[in-house]
Amino acid sequence: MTLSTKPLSGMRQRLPHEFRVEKYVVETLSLSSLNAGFEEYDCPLIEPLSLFAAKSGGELVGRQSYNFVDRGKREVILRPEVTPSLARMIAAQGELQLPVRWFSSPLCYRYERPQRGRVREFVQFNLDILGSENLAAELEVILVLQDIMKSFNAPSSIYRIGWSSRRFMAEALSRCGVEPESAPGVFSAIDKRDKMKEDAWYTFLLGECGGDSDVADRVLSLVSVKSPSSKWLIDLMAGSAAFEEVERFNELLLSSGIESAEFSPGVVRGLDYYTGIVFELVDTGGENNRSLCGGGRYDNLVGLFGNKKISGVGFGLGVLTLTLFLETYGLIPVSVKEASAADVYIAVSSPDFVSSAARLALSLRKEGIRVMMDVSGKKMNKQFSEATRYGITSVVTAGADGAMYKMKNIDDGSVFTGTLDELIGRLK
RNA sequence: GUGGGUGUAGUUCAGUUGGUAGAGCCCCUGAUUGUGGUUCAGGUGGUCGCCGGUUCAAGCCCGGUCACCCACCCCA
Repeated sequence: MTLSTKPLSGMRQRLPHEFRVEKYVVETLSLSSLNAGFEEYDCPLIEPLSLFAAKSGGELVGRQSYNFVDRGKREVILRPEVTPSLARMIAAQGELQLPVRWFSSPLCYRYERPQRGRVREFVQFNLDILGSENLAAELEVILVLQDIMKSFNAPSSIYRIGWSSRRFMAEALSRCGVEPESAPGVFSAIDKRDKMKEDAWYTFLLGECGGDSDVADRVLSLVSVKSPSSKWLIDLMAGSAAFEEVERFNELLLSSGIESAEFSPGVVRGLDYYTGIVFELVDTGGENNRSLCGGGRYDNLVGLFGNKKISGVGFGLGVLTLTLFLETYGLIPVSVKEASAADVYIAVSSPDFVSSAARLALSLRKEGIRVMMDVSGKKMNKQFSEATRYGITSVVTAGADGAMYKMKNIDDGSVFTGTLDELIGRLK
């Protein structure tokens, strides 16, 4: 029987030219994080199933997880996300100077049917601040998010950071007349709004509101609100602490010059553990359907591991969805896509010269010059083709020791002849 | 889990109302050339996803199956 040449469905496999792009994306994310004083951490790939059962959401654990029973009869799971592990790490520290600002780029797993932007094994960049209940923490993570987009040269016209608040929405729906038992249904209806035609959506919403059109109309008004300074909204939310928080956060964003953030009551976010401000980053063009990034405030996650009450705020960002987004808008630099594998290629004209080519390669590499030595043993014209294929523009032909070196520039055809030192000077 | 689409050369794809398989790119060889690229000539390469059915005859029609893609669900 012959083995399949394909990896398991949805599993990650990257050829060098693909991996180069992914690596560029992850490294750019890390740079922005380090720039803002965040530190990198790591945590287990395999976790007890119970870690996610409590707060991540039934769908994620029940139907979309890679879980199994290990040899010790433990129910375990390949992590679908990393925030609960982070919360545990924080809870386990006896003395930790708070707040902490941490980031990570873990591989995560979800048993879903693969499609554009969705695979089963993916890198999800995470950035969190734990131990600060101050709204400045929300502001800070959104600042970093915007800085990330800027570092990829994404103009603010092609993406939008929509934000809202779970606490505020729960209260607002109640004030709109939504019965507590209808609230989850109304929430999910709100979440679907962008995907349905306006009138079909209204009919759907009306159903979730128990057929009460007054209630449905108010919910429609609520999700149509574009700013917390809306007169209608202020009247509705008079005396609400959650709404005051929304107003304050709006002020903070405006006065900090975050032009891409937009108050959007329709933003809900799927994970169950979010409690306060939530936000997501989407492509305004529609080429990339899904949110690139989602995050928010979670008050009760660290508390699961004992009596410490530590609040956190952060976001997860899909490296694959982000990469698709960058490719859609031509934002992957050519230098990344077509990087040369070396600075110079050493062509070997005869087997007699392999050892002198090797000595030359070592001398150049010692100087920090990237050198690719021919190992094909093919004819000289093929060796030049090889160099071209790797994007290398300089080719040195190895000859007898003691002779002068001849180096040809493939771009302009010029030939340079000189001693080893002169060659090094030329290449550095 | 639900719905739609596609499976033909290494790759991207064409293939007419059923009549024994084609192109570009890649690759290989030779020529040309400033040892590369450029240009020219030639060449390798396919159980048409798999199994069955209809037919004198199936890449094409029918049934099944598998794989992949896209959308929904959910989410990064």
